[in-house]
Amino acid sequence: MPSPAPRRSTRREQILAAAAELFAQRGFHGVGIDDIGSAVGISGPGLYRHFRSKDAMLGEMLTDISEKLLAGGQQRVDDAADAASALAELVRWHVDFALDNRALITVHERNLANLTEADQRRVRTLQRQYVEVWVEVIRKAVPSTDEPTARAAAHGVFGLLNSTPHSKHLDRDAMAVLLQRMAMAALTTPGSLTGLSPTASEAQRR
Amino acid sequence: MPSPAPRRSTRREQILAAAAELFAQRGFHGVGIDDIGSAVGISGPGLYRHFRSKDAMLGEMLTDISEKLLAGGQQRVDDAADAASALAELVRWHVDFALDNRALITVHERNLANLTEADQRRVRTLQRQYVEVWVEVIRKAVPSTDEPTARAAAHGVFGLLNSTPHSKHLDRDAMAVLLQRMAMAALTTPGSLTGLSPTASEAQRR
DNA sequence: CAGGCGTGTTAGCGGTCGTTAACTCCACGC
DNA sequence: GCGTGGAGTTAACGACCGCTAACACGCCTG
Repeated sequence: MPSPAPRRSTRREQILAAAAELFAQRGFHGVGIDDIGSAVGISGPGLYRHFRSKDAMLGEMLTDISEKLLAGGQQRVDDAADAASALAELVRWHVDFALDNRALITVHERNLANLTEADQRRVRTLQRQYVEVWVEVIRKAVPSTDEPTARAAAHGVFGLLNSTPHSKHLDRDAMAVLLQRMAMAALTTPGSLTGLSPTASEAQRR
Repeated sequence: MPSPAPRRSTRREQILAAAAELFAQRGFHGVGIDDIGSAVGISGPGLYRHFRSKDAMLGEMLTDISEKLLAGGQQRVDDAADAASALAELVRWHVDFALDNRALITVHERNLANLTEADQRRVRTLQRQYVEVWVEVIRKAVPSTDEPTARAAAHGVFGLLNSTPHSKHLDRDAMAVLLQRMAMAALTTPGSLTGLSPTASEAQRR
C-alpha cells in the first residue's frame, strides 16, 4: 500500500471550494444546487451523495475556516518571543490566510446569517475566541489600550486585511507587504488607540 | 401653501431604509417582499405602489448611496487647502458616512452582484470615480506612491472604515476618532506605501 | 462471477417567492 | 355630493429551488 490514506476524500473539498467561490460572488441564496453541481462537473442532486444539505455545505466550510483561523493564530502567538513580535506574526498570519483563501474569507464575513442556528453558535464562538487572541496581543503590545478599543481596532484591521478580494492590482507578494505595513502602522502608531474611554462619559468630564 | 414641497415622498425613503436593514442582515435573496412590507407596516404586494420591482429597490438604494459618497468626497477635496488636509477630510467624510449609514454601507459592499446589469454598470462607474478621487489625493499627500499601490491602499482603508457595522463596543464619537486615527496612520506612516513596484519584477532584480 | 458500494443520472414533488389582477377605501378639488 | 387617484388589501399564477425517489453503472472483494 503506497498511500495508506489515499488523499482523504478529495471530492468534498473540491465541492466546497467551488461552492465557496460561488457563494462569495452571488451570496448563499443566489446560488442554486445545480450551479454548484455543474461547477464540479456533476449535475444537481449528485451533491447529496457528499453532503446532507445545502446548509451543511455552508456550515462545514464556515466552521472549517474558523477553526483554521483560530488554530493558526493561536500557534503564531504561542511561538512568539515577545508581545511586539506576536502582533507582527498575527498580522502576517491573517494576511497570508486572507490572500490564499479569498473566496472563503468573503463568505465567512458575509454569510454568517445564513447558517443553521447550531452552526451559527459554533462559528460565532470560534470567531469570538479569535478576536480574543487579537485583543490580548494588542493590549500587551500597545500598552494603555482599553479593551473595547482593542476589540474595535481588531475588527477594523480585519476589514483592512480582508479587503484583498476587491483589488487585484498588485501581485500577491506586494499586496502582502502592503497590508502588513498598513495594519502595523494603524495599530502601533503612538496615540492611535489611546484616550478613547469605553463610555466616553469619563472623557467629557475631564 | 405652507409647504410647497410637502416632505417629498417620505414613504419611498422609509421603505428603502427598512429594506436596507434587512438586506444587510440576510442578503438580497434572503429577504422576501413580505418581509420588507411588514417592516413598514403594510403587507406584501403593497410595495408595488412605490417601486416597480424588488430589483428596482436595490438599484435605487445603491445608486443613491454611490452618488452621495462620490459627491460628498469630491466636495471635501475641492474645499481643502492642501493635499494633506484633503486626505484628512476625505477620511473624515467616509468615516462619518459609514457610521451614519451602517446598513447601506454593508449592502453596498456585499450586494453589487445582485443588481440588474444596467444598474451594475452605473454603480460600478460611480464607485470607480470615488476610488479615483482617493487615489489622486493619496498620491499627492504621500509622494512617491505608485498608482496600483494607492489603489490597493484605498480599498484597504475602505475595508477598515466599513468595518464599523461589525462592532458596537464603542460609542459613535469614540469610534469615529479611532477609525480616523487608524486610517491616517495606515496611509501616512513613512514607508507604508512605498517600494512596492507594480509588477514586483523590478523589485526582485535589485 | 456474484454482490455490495460508491457515485452518478433523470423525474417529480412540495413549498416559496416575485409579480399581477381585481377590488376597497379614503381624502380632496370642483 | 361626486368623481378621481393614491394607497392598501387578498387571491392566485407561474417559475424556481431544495430535496427525495428510483434507477444505472463500474469497481473492488470474497
